[in-house]
Amino acid sequence: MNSSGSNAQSRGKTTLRDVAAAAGVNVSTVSRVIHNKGRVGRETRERVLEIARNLGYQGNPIARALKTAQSSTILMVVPQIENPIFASAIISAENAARRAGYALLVAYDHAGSAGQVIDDISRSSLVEGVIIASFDDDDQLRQTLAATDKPYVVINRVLPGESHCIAIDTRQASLIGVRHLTELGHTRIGHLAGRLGRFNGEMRREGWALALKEAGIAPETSLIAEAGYHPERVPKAVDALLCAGVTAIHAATLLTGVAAIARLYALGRRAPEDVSIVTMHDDLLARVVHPRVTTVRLPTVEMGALAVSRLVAQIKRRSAPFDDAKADLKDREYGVLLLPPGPLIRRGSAAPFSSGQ
Amino acid sequence: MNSSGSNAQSRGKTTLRDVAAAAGVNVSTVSRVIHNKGRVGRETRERVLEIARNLGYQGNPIARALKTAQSSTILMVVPQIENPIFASAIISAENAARRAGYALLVAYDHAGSAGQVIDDISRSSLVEGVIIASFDDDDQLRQTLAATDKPYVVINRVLPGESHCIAIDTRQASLIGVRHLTELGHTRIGHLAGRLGRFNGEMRREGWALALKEAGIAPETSLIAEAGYHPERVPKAVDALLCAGVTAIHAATLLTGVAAIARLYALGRRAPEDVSIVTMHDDLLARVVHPRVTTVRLPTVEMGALAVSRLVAQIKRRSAPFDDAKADLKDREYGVLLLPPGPLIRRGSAAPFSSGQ
DNA sequence: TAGAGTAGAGCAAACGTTTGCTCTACTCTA
DNA sequence: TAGAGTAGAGCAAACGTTTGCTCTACTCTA
Repeated sequence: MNSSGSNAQSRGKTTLRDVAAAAGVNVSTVSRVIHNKGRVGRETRERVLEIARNLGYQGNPIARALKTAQSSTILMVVPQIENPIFASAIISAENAARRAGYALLVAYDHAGSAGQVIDDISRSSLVEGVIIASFDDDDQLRQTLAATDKPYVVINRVLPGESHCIAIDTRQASLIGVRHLTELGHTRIGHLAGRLGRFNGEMRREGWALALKEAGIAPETSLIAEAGYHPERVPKAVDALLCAGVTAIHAATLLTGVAAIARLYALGRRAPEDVSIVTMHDDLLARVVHPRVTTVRLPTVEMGALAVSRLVAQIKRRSAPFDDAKADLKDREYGVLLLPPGPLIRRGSAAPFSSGQ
Repeated sequence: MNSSGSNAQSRGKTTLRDVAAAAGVNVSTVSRVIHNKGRVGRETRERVLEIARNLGYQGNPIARALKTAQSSTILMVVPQIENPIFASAIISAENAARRAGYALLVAYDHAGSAGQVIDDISRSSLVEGVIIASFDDDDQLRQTLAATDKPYVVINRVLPGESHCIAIDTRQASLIGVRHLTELGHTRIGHLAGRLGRFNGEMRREGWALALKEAGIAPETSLIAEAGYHPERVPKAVDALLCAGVTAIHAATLLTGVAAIARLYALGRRAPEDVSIVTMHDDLLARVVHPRVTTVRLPTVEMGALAVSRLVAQIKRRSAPFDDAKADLKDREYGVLLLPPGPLIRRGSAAPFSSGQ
């Protein structure tokens, strides 16, 4: 009478029915025991629990998902780009998701093709919500968003008019970095820009200009050279800045900052002796090169975790349509969130201005 | 009569029943049309197809999974380590999985806790198979593997006695890299080792020793310094090698190779003028530093893709128990696969030995 | 032309849960 | 002690599919 698992063996898994049979109760009772729902006697509860344990019952998330329409799975769409920011965001999102009882599906949005993303999102109705970390331009992204009826959170950028966004205040990060340079006495500070005209590129440029103005320096356009996010474009951009007579360079990303240092060395110049470099985002990369990179910490881990918690809040609220007691939830899930960066991490790539430069 | 979607609206999704009703056929017919199964008339097929399209029918993977016991989802477990090898393996695995009709779930195995991994694997019976990219030691990994009844593939290492492994022949990669150094005239070539005693560390060390012997040089142990995979340990290891009088260093990983270059510069020496550096794996990182790193390409993308295809083959074969016609499948899915590395990518970090060194 | 064969479709059960409802047997209160 | 209330459990439908089986109405062949 003990091992009534014959039925379960057909698929190799212990089922609710198996433990119900073994415990001599109805499956509904077992279900209630497992999920602590409804009233069930103490004695029954304990017996069921023990039998479930003995039989190794694990539940079938698929069946549960079908019944409850909750798959406990979220999707994260990431550009197929070797950007360390995304790596850490994925890791932290996965951690946060798992803690919240969700599994994380990843999809790489190669070539920024929003169409593919839409497909991914809608094809899998097994996904309850989506985190989008995309470099797409506004129109593509808006279109993608409009095509999904699922909760979503956009990270790493702010889309005007869209409230489910979590980004890092990179304007502030630029400000902190460039301010460090002005405080070191530099007055000719170049900006190795990201993609100008796009959110992240503009934020960084603005921060640079702000810090300069703060120090009474005019942010001349000759001090800006765009390299986007491709290290290949860095050498030319750095050369242009050197032509403009900079003694310090503020790089929009860690990767281009490192590439800028490399360009300096390739030219026979050195950082920070000849040119100081400051950038943003901290990562193994910043500590593995010479000189180690002075940078502003970016809360990428926090961004990933917050994206999950906001998404989960949306999902939960959707399934519990209206509940006054939870009205304050609204505050936590709505509104653009701009995470403050910092602090500045002083390492070897930035030094005081010296008249010899 | 057109929009009979009222039933579907309850959950917001068009269902098989909806299109069946709209087409005036049985749901089973619609199902067969969608999946090209069974015999259905041309006219009926076309009508159903059009209605399905108009109604935006997308199918419910959850219901399908429940019925067929196939979730079309695979899990990839990756160590929570900022190693560029894993990033590219994940990306290519995701691509391959999507092409094969599978979604990829990722889980980060922080601190190499195999127990956590086991949990992840078994808790979600919604996963059909697992790709494990782990740094765990043999015993932990074996235990993890024994605890799952799902198909799996281990990547990035070979576990003795375990046939579902895909790894890169890093011994060969070491051989290629070190041979390059001997051909450049170097005779005192240090090995900046990974974790000795573990699969990947030993493979690399063996390759280094092999290349040395090939050139008639004795692989003295004083020429080996272990840094593991932590750049923090590199400076001390590099110093030891310099003490041993090396003119070239073969680094076990790209990251430690880059860190070695940085250490050289920190000491006022230069690569390749004072010391040549060769490593393995190509990545943005290798092109973003100065000097650009001479390295041996590692087929990480291929490894990710092959892991998926082998895993899918296993899954397919499991659901179709025995089929003579597919006996050859066996060849493709069994046996340790050791992927050949290469080619050598000559960049700036290795130069001919000069008597001045 | 009768009988066999087959193409095309429907019926209904099943996958493993969850949950509203009902039923039974108590335990109270008046 | 009778009636109301409630704790504890079971019943059964449903989530959206898939698929073996059956049924019908043809189209052949002999």
